Amino acid sequence: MSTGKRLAKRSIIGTRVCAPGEDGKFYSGVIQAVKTPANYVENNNCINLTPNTRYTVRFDSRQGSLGRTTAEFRENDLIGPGFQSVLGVELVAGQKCFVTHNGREVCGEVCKHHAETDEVIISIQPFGIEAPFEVQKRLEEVRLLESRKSARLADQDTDFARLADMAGDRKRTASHTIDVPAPSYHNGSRKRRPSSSHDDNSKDSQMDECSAALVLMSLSCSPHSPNLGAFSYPGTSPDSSSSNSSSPSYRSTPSPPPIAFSPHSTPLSSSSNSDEGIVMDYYPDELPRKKKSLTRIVFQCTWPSCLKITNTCETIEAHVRSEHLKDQVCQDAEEEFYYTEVELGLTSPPPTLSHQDMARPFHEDPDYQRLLVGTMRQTLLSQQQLPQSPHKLLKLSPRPHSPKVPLSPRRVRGENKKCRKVYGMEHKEQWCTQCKWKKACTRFAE
DNA sequence: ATTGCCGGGAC
DNA sequence: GTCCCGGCAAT
Repeated sequence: MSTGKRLAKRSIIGTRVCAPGEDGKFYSGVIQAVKTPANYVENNNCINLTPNTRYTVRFDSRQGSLGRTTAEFRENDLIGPGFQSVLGVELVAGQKCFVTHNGREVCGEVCKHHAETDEVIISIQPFGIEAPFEVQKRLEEVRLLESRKSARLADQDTDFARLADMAGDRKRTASHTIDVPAPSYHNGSRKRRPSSSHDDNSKDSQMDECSAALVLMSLSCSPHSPNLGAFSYPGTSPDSSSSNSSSPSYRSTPSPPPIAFSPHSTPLSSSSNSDEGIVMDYYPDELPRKKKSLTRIVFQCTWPSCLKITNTCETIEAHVRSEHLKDQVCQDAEEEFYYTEVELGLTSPPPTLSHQDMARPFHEDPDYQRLLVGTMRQTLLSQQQLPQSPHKLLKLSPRPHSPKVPLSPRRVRGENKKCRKVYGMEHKEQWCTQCKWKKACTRFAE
């Protein structure tokens, strides 16, 4: 035990993992203690990852763990960030798991895992609907840990409370997932000498339990992060400007259905088969530039193949609720996840595909998205002072002909998952080539 | 301080 | 073309 000893800076206590139960299924829990063999006690490097390290896992009681509430495991037994990935295991029938289905995370049970192909048949029991259905997913799409919930639900989640509480006086926790490069990479180095600034000590990182948990949550699944649905601005609705916004400016949502962000009935052949949403990067300095444009915000339903547009968010919420969510048990105002704000001023044709990223649909063009967000935001910011005049709607065109606008300045730091985060340094071999080369990640690319 | 990744060099 | 990495920008 680590009694009295200073905990390694990158202690993993508090990390959520899955550990095998006696029935072969994995159950989720939290690392409660780490026991390091004597000769590793003076472990001042970052992690206690030795083959002999034992991890005490406290199972989430609710998920049942065959009577045990805690048990000890070796590193190799555990699945989770910093430990094994699902890729190495064979899931047994009945294994509880999480997958992204229709853009949102759902909980299911493994029916069959075809080890040869690593395809997994998962039975999903939709909440409030009787018949479970089965989906086939690839093993790497299957998660044993729940990734995240709507912010609203997350608030009620006791896991965090537990994390924090268990950490007690320990201030550091960790997340393996964010491990910083181990200084092992110059073994077969091709060229350049390692810079002297490459100091091992620079590896220390600290996180408190909450951030660690947040990171964990956002890492494992997050469909591509802040999608349009996740953007919500205070007082967005013209007629609710006085209601002083209870909505946070950023909300991590369960992924909404593939966003059909088509300001115009654009062909949106569902951007991809993955759970990737639209990335909203933008340039803050575009705000002043476009400050004067007059546009108007409407609210568009993002339910697949529904293009309903309304003027107020109340209306669109009502629409979503009554039209799309009526069959579902949705106590938590999920309709918010199914609409997005659209700036009518953008209804002119999308930017041309004449350059850059020819491969991707225009609506995934980061530049275009930047514009969307930039203009959405600035509009919202200025909405109070500006009259809404439909006559000027077309003033703003996505690609002003001014050649001054840098079309592709340095790529905005992506908010997506990154191989480094997802696989960690331990599994660098699983990184996409680009990540290995310190290039822009392509696996979780926008 | 850390991370993402561009730009450019070495092969 | 692949691979690597210094160094900058964003966080």
